[in-house]
Formats: sequence, C-alpha cells, structure tokens
Amino acid sequence: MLKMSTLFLRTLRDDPADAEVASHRLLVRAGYVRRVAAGIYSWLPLGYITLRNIERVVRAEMDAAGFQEVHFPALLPREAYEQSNRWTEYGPDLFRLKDRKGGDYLLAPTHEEMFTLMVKSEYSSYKDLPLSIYQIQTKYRDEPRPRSGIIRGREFLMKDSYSFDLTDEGLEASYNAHRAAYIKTFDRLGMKYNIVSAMSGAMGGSRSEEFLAPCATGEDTYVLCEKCGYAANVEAMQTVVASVDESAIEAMQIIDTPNTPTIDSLVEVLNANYGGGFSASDTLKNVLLVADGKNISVLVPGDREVDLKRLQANMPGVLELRLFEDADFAKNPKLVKGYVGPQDAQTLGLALYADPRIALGTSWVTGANKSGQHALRVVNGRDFKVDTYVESAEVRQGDACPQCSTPVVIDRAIEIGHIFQLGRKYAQALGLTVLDRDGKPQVVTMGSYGIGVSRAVAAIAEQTHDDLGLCWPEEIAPAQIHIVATGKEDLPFDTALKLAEELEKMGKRVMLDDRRDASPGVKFKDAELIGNPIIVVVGKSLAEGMIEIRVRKTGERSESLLADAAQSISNLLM
RNA sequence: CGGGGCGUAGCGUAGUGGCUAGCGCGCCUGCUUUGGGAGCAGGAGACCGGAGGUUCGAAUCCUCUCGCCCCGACCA
Repeated sequence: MLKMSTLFLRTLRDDPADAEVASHRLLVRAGYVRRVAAGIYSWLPLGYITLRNIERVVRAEMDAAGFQEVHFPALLPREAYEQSNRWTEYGPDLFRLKDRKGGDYLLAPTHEEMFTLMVKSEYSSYKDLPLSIYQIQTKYRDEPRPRSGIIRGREFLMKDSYSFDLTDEGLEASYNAHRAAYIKTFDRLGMKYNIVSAMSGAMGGSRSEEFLAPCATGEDTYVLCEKCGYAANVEAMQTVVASVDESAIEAMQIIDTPNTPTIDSLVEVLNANYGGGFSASDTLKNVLLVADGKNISVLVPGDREVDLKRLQANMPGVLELRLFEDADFAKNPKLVKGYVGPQDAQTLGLALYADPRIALGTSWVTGANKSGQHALRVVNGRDFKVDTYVESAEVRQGDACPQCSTPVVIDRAIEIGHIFQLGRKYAQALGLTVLDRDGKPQVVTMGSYGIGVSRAVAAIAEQTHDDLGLCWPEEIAPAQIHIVATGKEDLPFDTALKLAEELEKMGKRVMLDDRRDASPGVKFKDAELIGNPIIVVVGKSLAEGMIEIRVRKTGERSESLLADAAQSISNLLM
C-alpha cells in the first residue's frame, strides 16, 4: 500500500520552466521523474512503479509468445563493436569511455552484435531454429538533441528482440509472431496506435513496420487512409500516377520570360501572355542537389517542395545529400538559376531524378536553360528522359491513397515500436551460419524488433492526460485505487485504512492519502494530478454511512454504502 | 552543427550600475481551520551557473566558458 503520509513524493504546483510537452510537464509536476542532465532522468517511486508496470506487461507478452529473455551488459568492450565496424561507423552518437588500463569501452546504443554473436557461439544446427530472444535493457545514445522529456532521452529503457530462422518463410512467421505480440502488448497498455509501413531500406523486399502512437507532440509524421486503413511513414508513402498518352500534344515551344526565376512569377507571366489558366502545378520544378559529390536534378511539380528527408530515405546508398548553393552554381555556369529544365540534362551533366508525379507523357512548363526563357509543352519521354524515379515530393494532406485513391490524412505520432526483417546481411557479416540437413552451412536470416519502454510512459501520458493531470490506464497506473481520507477526526482515516486493506486483500493495488495536515483541496488536486483511475473519498458523507467513488477519466461520481464499498469499487476494475 | 531563448533559494519568478537581492509556492514553529491547491504570526533557506575584466561600487556592463529549453539539421 502506498501511503501518502510517508511516500517519497513532492508534487509541484507550478509547471517546470524547462518542460514544454504535456507528458514531461506532468511527469515532473506529479513527482514521477526529475531531470538530471539533458535527456537523462531519475525515476521517483511513482514513476518507477509506472515504468515497471509497463515493463511487466511487455515481458508478459513476450514470454507468452514464446520468446526467451536474456540480458546483456550495457557496458561493452570495443571488440564487440569492432567486428561489425560500428565502433567507427556509429559516429558521435556512441558513448565511448576508457577503463583504467586505457582500453576502449562503449555504452551500448543497441545490441545486434551481442545477440548475433551469442547465437553464433551457442548454436550450430538448423534443428535449433527458429529462435526468438529478447532483453529489456537500458540503452545509451548521445543524441544530438535530446528532447521532450523522456520521449527522446540519451539513456532510455528498451525491449529489443531478435529472431533467427533458416528460411525466408521462417522469418516471415517469426516476424508475424512479433507483430501479433506487439498488438497484444500495446492494446494491453491502453494505447492508441497505428501500424505503418516504414522504409525497408537498402535490403530490398524486407518488411518493416512502425507502431506509431498518434499525438500532437510526436516527432514522426505519417499518412493514414481512413477508408482502407493504409498507413505509412511519410518517407514510405507511395505515389500512384497513371502515365498519359502524349501523342496529341504539340511540339515544345521556347518562350521569352524575362525576370521570372520563381514559380510564382512564371505563372503570372504565363497567365498574362500565354492564354491563362496556368497554375503552379502545371510547371516543373528542377531542384538541383549534390548527392555524394554528383550533381543531380530532382523534378517535382511546381506547387510542391522536395522533401529532402523523404528523398534521402528513398535513395539508399547515398550518404550525403544537399541542396545546390551559390558556390555550386558558380562552378557550373551552364546551370542557370531559376531557368533550369530537364531537356538538356545530359549535356549539362545532370543525373535526372523525378517524382512519380512526373509520369510518362505528362506535359510541363519548365526552364529553357537560358536566362529569361522557358519552354512550353515539355513532355516526359518525348523531350526528356528521366534516369530514375524516386519518391521525393512533399506529401500533403489530401494526397491520394495508393491503395484506394481516397484522400489521406496526415498526423503526428511517437514511435513506440518498430519491427523489421533484417534478412541475412547481418548474419553474413558476423558469420552466423548453421548446418542444414545436408550438412552444409547456411546463413541464418534475422528479424529485429524494438519497443521503447521508458518512451511508452511518456507516450501513454501524452495520449491519456487531461487538464487536471495524468490519467493512466488501469494496468500501468501506480495504483488502481486512490483513497482520500478527509476531516479532522480519526474515523475517516481509520475507515479509509480498513477499506484500503480490504481492497488489497482482494488483490487490488491501493494508494491511500492519509495525510492529516493537508487540506481536502490539496488531496483532491494531488489525486487528479497523479492520475490513478479510481478515486475514493472517505469523508463528509461518512456520517450517512456512505463513501464517494469517482472515475478519474470521466469525472463520474457515485456514492456507495460503506459496507458495499469494496465490492462496488472492485466492480469498476478489471 | 545553424537559428532563437534562458540560467537569481527545492519549484515558479521580480530586480538594466547604488542601502542588508524582493515576491509566491513549498519547508520549519505556534495558534486557528478541514469537501476543491486555508488564515494569521514567527522562522530557516541564495557564494545571483562559473572564470576573468571594467568601476569607488556589478545579479545588472564587457570577454570567455559551462549548462538548459525550443525550431531546424540528424536520429530508434
């Protein structure tokens, strides 16, 4: 039983000055966490109980799915990361340290190597597979910008699992098992979430999905089709456009368009001098970029920007991607800023990339590669040839769903889980093979699956809080029932204690506000701020043999005879 | 790493060169109060983020530095 009279807790009346998002603000105010440094937090009793409740649910669902828990050290020697070359490749996000003898160590940001190497050292037969193992471990990443309290910390608690299979079908089954276990887990945690397609990355056909908890302060943007349920990370959103028959379109025509280096100015001139009816979406924007030192042009409709994040995600293998700067134009005098067109890409030394919206046969107004001139009716396939199609234009609310063409909505979310099929690349690199039926070594295929446990505390707080404070789902609240005793006599306090004991005997988790010196107002405010689902008040109405039961989430209040209280309260719970 | 903002008591803050750094919350003592963050009285608690400088005099001005928050870049 958590007794407020002795609980190590101090709630704050004012919002902390350094907290902006609701979860951070409330978790600090309600005495769950305290900041130690940027992205590093201490957990007070209420917070730690909540964190462990989430951990318990995650562990229970992993175990129920037949995955086995292991535990690796957070402190690892450099060698563990040397084999996969990540000691050098991981970069400044890796916390590195030295031991007394000068040896290099690191605080693990993730444990792929350790899992892979452990399986390699224990198993060597196809008969041992499939295998799924997991751990719940503190991870360390020296984030360039920790943010939003415990949503993005430098130290955080994560559940990570790995599956090991001999065949692609096996991997698919392991992946689906994890997917199902994640659905159960997040449902039990009382979260709203969407499962969205994520970038499969360089490995081609592998599946990857993210579990996103929608909330306004989320860092991730995703699209959702409310009709067919299609959901995708913005980077992974697919654009479906039909090609057009261009045979009836007249030949390209060069026109004089002095002083029109921008899309807006061009549209104005077109409407004034060339018949009108033009809009930005009729023009072709040629965005010049430098990709790993090579000049490229990305074509998007004039009414859209290039989404660099999306572009980069869809150009696997490209490490550095940046917009053309004045210095680049200076180095390439043939490229006329504001008047670039795709027609002469080859002579200009540009690799031509295009968003799928620039479909074969579509006709555009674009630059003529001469200052003060544009070209009308420039047709893809006839007047220029695209080297590579790549999803690159910004995604907008109302864009067509690739599955059913319904306008999609765009929303923000916190990533709380990620599942993906790693395939054989990792096992190959670390030499994880097993002997098959014929005694031949086969490279194992792997899946990797993560849940942000500490992040889930914040995500749930974000989704469930209200103006009064936190408002936890029953299973993860510090207690199921928060009993408040008020008055100055002993009776309400004695009665409240007895009720609390009775409820505990029934297996309920109870918090009791037995502070004699705090006023009723303070106790009510604290109870609401702390956010346990059921608040029971033992006070005034005790004179009539009644107690009051309040549901935190809905604000509903009811009275119950003291004799029936435990049963009435229990009926409101799972 | 670029842009913006901020460091004054446990928390929130006032204080643009001049008395002993002010206020609210919280904390301690006493009395009163007890159904919506009670009242009165008394009290403890601050090397004003740090270092250097300017000045008769610095929380206040200058230089450097450390830290924190937000937007972007980056990132599960």
